Amino acid sequence: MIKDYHQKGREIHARITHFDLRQTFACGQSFRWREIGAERYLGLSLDHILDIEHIGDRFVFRGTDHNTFETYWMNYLDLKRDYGAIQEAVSVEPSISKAAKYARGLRILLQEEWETLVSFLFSSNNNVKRISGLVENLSRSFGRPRSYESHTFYTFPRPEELAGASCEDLAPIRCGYRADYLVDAVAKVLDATVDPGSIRRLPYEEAVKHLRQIKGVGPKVADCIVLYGGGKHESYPVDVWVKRVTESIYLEGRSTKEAQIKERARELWGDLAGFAQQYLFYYAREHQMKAGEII
DNA sequence: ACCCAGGTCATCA
DNA sequence: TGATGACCTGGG
Repeated sequence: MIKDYHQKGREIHARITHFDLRQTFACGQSFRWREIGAERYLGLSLDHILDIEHIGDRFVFRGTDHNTFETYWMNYLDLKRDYGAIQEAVSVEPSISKAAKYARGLRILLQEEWETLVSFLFSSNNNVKRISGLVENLSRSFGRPRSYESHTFYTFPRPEELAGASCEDLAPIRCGYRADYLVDAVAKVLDATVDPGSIRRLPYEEAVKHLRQIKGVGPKVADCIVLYGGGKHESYPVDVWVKRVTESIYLEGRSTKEAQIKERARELWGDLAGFAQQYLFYYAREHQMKAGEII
């Protein structure tokens, strides 16, 4: 939670508990943050730039103004939430308790919906490093340049900026068969079949159903989009890591179906399942856990 | 050469 | 409904 928050010249200073920059930005929920120094990250969302540096017991924010910080970044970084309380609430059992402690500084971001949608379209059968590369390629090719100090960033292209782009036009992005998914997404957003902004106001199930009209948005991708772009914290995205770890710890090692895994997560954590998922995913991936292993 | 990565789709019973 | 392969691409 954010405390002792104040402006200091062009900078904003604050003390924030449960906030680790690397854990939050390199855990695979966002693919846009660049490490520009020790404990220092630079990011861009919509047209807003933010430079965050962790110095001692303080966080220093630069590249933004007070108003944008309060109205946009506070929500994006989920700074008003008490993650201490979250961690306590999800710790219903020793394994998740250990994972939550390990990922103590991981916060779930509230990212822009369209960028989240496309990023996770790119995520299918892919790895985090390459997903980041694809998002970067797309932004360089179709976004607008923004500079900050010596760094140049490219905005994530709006649907309008991708209008008319064919799979061949997208070939330089190197996203393979996912280009077809992106073309479909652009078309459906532009003709208003899909409204990415609707996922914040719709209830979880309806938001998922809405997004799944787009080719390439299956159950896992939809769950990620509504969790990271829609603030639906009851979502429990089931990827290879979460499937493995949930089965070995909470389903007696049995191999089960995705629906069963989600149901178990709902029983254990209810509306906080998304936080638990993130702690488990982060722990399992960092430790390269194998099937049957217990935290 | 083979396997894997924050899965999804088409096809077939 | 439920199971089975194929799938762009780049790194190990």
